[in-house]
Amino acid sequence: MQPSVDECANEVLEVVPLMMRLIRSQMRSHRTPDLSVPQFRALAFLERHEGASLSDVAGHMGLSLPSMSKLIDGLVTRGLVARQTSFNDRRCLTLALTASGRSTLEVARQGAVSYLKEQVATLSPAERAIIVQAMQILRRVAAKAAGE
Amino acid sequence: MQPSVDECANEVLEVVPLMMRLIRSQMRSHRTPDLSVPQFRALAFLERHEGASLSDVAGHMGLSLPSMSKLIDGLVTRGLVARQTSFNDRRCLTLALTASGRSTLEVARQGAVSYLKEQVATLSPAERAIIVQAMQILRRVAAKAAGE
DNA sequence: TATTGTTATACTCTATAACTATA
DNA sequence: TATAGTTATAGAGTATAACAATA
Repeated sequence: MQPSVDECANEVLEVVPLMMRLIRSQMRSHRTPDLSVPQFRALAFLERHEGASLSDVAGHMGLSLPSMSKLIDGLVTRGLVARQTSFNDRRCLTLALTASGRSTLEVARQGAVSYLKEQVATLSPAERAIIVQAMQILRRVAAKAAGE
Repeated sequence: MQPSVDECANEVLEVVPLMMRLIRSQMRSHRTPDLSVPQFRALAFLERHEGASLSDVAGHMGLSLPSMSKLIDGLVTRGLVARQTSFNDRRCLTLALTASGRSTLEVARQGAVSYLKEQVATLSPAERAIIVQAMQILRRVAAKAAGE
């Protein structure tokens, strides 16, 4: 099969929002800590980048600084993120997960993944292989587009 | 390659939000009419289901009635959707695209698709084939999950 | 002067609860 | 009484513009 560029783009445009809705509704369900997708992603980034600044997180997520500031503010209020002024450069923030943030992230990740796993488990190994390959290709596409 | 259920679910959980962000930022850009993704989807649904009721649209998109009511309200205000009381059952609405809504949808669709096409055009035919197959599989997954 | 964040303001998206109008 | 929508209220996500603090 040799799908056209058009067909491929159309498929992505239809299916990605569908999947996003699925993931979002799961994140909001009572099976997991109540985290929005952006909150979840911010926590995951901070797990991998201890001590990142606000700009670091905003840059990674492609959000404006005010949006990021507000998002982090909510996580700080909930005790999931520690926010300190940097010693080197007092304009910058030093952000890190708290112990509570770390465990909340872990529970949310397990919950969200386990839900997707239920769905994915009904597929054949060959179908899963196709999905993984497609995700890797799309990850490259998104990374390239974000850098432009 | 035989990816595990875990790996597959994790990939989806990471990549879908990335792609969603890409699509959303494009929708909001000045290259297309300024439509949010839900607004775009509602217009697309009404194009295929002329005369649908509010509940029809809400059901299809998985939104609550108040959310849908407000979303449609915005589209009516912008002159993209016509909202009338049904003659048969005066509790129901009869929704339809206006001429302006129809053309706005078309322009937005072309804009969003053309942007994705630029990205997708850099891929090989084999890569596009993988993506199309994966989207078809995920569409089934989403449809099944939505019906539960 | 340039950079990092925050505040102010204003949308949209989303939900639940309470309400109105119709059947 | 049950159904279709709307209004009220609330919180998150997002942006731009204006500001404060620091370098």
